[in-house]
Amino acid sequence: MIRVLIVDDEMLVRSGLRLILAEAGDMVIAAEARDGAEAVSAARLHPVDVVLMDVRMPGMDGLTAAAKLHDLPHPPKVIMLTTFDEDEYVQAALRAGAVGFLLKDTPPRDLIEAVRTVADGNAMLAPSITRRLISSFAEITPSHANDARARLAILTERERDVMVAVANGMSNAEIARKLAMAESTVRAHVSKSLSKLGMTNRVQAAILVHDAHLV
Amino acid sequence: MIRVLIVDDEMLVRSGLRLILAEAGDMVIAAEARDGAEAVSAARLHPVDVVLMDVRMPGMDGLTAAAKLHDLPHPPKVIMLTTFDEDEYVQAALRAGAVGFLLKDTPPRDLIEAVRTVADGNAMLAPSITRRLISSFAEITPSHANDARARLAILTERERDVMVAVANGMSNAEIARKLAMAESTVRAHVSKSLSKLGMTNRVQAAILVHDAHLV
DNA sequence: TTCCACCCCCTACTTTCGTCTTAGGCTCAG
DNA sequence: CTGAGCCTAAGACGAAAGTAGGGGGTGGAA
Repeated sequence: MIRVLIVDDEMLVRSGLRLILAEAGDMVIAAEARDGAEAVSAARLHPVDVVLMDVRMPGMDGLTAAAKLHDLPHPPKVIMLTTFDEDEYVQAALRAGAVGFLLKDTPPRDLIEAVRTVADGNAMLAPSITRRLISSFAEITPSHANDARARLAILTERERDVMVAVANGMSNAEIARKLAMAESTVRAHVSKSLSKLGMTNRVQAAILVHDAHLV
Repeated sequence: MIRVLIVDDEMLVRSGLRLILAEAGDMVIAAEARDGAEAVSAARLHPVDVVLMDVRMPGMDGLTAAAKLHDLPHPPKVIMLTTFDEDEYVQAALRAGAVGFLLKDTPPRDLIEAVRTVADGNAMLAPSITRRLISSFAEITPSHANDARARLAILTERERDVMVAVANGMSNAEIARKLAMAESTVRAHVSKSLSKLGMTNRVQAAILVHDAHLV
């Protein structure tokens, strides 16, 4: 049985959710709460698997509540509910540890499926929100990571090993110890790498390695 | 009617998809292709709304094909299919313009729904992939930037100027020229900064500055 | 086999870094 | 006024970093 905590300030929404979940058969309402503070204390009292929570509520809002729930010993999976697909809240909610984000007009069947999905350890977002997430993701993860990787590709494997160590802020002596080679060899690799990359010092190379995300 | 293009090198997969989509009623198979190159030329010939495409294929793979499809005059919505949920491909596919990413064991009903969803301009990811995307999103949109900033906050303004220059890969002499101060002063700032930050060399500081977004 | 690229290591040398010490001028709070 | 902190700077010095050139060994390609 999946133990669900319902959190919403409107009684009608709560009873609606209660009805929907009752039809699932494999779920039980562990508790209900009217705002974030109540939700946190309810989750502390009753073991809960999944939390269905409104974003906006009087008192403690859903975002801060999600963050607090995430810090509990056995954090429940949090699905945020919202009326409109408000961009900013999505990102904040995901950072707060939410694993689901649905619109309130989601069909009952999908809602039930979402609860099961997150209970399984996966994530479920409304399609329109997924689209937003993907586009902002594409902006944030630009392909210059690939540029950087392409530039590093001209190095040999050992040279890359050394440069990654350099990018971790290690001295030549430390790198020598870590990679089991003489410091003179490290210097040789660094020097060769720098000239291959057209750089003059190790800081520039370190930055490149970081841009390639090979931290 | 949603016009669908099926792309997979295995005949069995293609016919399976064909059967599933036929049941939907509101879809028509515009064409089929065995690899990325065929897919692109097929999409050029027949107007297509949605492309269902395998990630791995002999010849041109799904990723590069997705990128090419994305550059067409009327780019179709691309849903990538895969057997395993391979992390790297997801990110690459999304950057290539894909708006869907499903596992091949997705139930027929969900597959049909996914096609409708992307045809509507939204995105659809498999729950396990959504989870991955969210966690990497949370990493990429970090509050670590704030950590790094907090650490850099203990530096004075001038010291920060110098460290930002360091993080750009400049030598002390170059920094001196750029900031109009003696090289000995640059060294003084660098040394003071490093000791304040508890670091031993400029590479580590450069990384911190980068983590703080400042360049 | 020969050639070539990579890997490892060395010496020797130059340049750059980083630390330390000292110190003048500045501003601001007490 | 005085001390504290910042910015500036110099000189000196050891420790790294980076360059140049050489010498081996391996293994794959020609």
